[in-house]
Amino acid sequence: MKKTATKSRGKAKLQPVAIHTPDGRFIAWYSNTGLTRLIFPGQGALSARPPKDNTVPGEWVGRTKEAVRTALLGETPRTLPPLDLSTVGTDFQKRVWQALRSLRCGQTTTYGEMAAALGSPQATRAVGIACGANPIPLLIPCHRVVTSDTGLGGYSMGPAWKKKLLERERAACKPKPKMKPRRR
DNA sequence: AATGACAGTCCCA
DNA sequence: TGGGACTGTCATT
Repeated sequence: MKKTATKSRGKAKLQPVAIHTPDGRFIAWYSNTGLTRLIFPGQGALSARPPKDNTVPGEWVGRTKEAVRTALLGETPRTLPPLDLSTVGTDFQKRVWQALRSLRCGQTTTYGEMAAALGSPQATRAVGIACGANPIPLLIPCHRVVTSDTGLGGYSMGPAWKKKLLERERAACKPKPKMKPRRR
């Protein structure tokens, strides 16, 4: 298979649910198999106020709320809702997203390292594009991938968000219980 | 079918 | 410091 595993015009109708946080109202979109997309506060039409009635399993919503709120504190969510990445993304992009999920709180990597880890050391740019195509930022932690020079890089929700999330994780998580801190 | 643009990075002058 | 090649993907031409 090549790309978007078919649009399967079988209108897999997605349902929006509001996730209220101290940072604003996020919108979680669900298919019948899981969370497909997470919209940040104020991100256009998709962030319109969702209806109160929906058929999304309460456990999914509960887990999503817990995960989003925890991640916004810079901490690690205990559990995630089921994720449905079947309707978007190429094979390469899915591999990138899967690799992202192994990054732990407070841990960063670079686009180049990601590319190398996926066996295409030259495809650093493509990794950046794949990160930008991540439909579930925050929970799939694309903000932990930074550039090799400035240490930040772009972010689909704006670099300010990326910076904020990294700072919170730096404060809330111990990045390296490795050795005693060296001079700096 | 070719081109341009995109959340990068390395190399060479 | 600056330009080019490289990679994956997609909208446009």
